[in-house]
Amino acid sequence: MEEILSRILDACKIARELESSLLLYVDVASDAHYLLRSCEEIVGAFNKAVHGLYAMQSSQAPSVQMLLMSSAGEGTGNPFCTGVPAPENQPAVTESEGGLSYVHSGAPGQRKGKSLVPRSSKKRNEGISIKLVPAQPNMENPPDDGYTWKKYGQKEILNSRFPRSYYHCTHKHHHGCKAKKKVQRLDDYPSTLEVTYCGAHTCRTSLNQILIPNDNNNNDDSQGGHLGAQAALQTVASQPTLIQDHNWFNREDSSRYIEQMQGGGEVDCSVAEFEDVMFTLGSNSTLDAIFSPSQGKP
DNA sequence: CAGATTTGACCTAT
DNA sequence: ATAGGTCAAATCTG
Repeated sequence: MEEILSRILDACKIARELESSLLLYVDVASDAHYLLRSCEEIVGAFNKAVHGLYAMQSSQAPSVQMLLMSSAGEGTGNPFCTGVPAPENQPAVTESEGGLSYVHSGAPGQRKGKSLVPRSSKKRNEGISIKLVPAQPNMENPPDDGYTWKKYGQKEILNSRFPRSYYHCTHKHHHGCKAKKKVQRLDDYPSTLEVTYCGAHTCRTSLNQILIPNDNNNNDDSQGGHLGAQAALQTVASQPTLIQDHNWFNREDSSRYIEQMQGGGEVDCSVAEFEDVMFTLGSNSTLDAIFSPSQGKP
């Protein structure tokens, strides 16, 4: 137990040091590499402690279990629980389609004074996908992703220098397409946009959508049958699928991207180069399957 | 003039 | 109570 407490105290210490650095030195806030390492150290230390506590809970007093049940990521999920087997009724943190998402599998009824059945929440991270994309010079919009979007709002966000823009698919009204995206410029890297996609396209009207065999069945937005001309498009666009990755960084690649920025000072935001990076990452077996070496880029 | 964008007001979840 | 998300009227643009 002492060792576990030591781990927790270590993590707290690192977190305090990071906090102090952020408050004292302006440069630190823009040093992504340092921030990343610090966060990883903190998360690592907490993870070790959590592992130890999980190991204990099966053999230890109920008090330890109660502690875990009440503290391990109540409600919104505990970011420190990544990779740690969560006990039953606890939310598990998973990686989802390039972005972090929190799978809420816990017991309903956490909301005070309300029905025990949780209402469907617009703010739950269902099917979200977060991408980091280079901002094109002199343009507020992210690079074309093959879909047409209509901007329906812009809002100043707390603690963000730049406003967030809201878009939905232009076919929202005609085809009931539920795809939406939020676009926000990063505070630390104004040349980078964070694009958050919510919901899959069901309109299938993209002209250059990549053919992605749909092997994931997590698509809630599928609208049953598809009619008339859409049936023909279906053979081209396959099933309702997630956003194509053309030109875009997944969150996992963001640290690589940030390292590039750190190393080179200024990152060349040429879309072609980012595209090149995307197609040479080699981590996307789907893309590999689609674009054999002899075919090259579309 | 139609469609896109802006922006203040309103709604909803926390 | 507050912040984030959405609506819709006003405005802009081709």
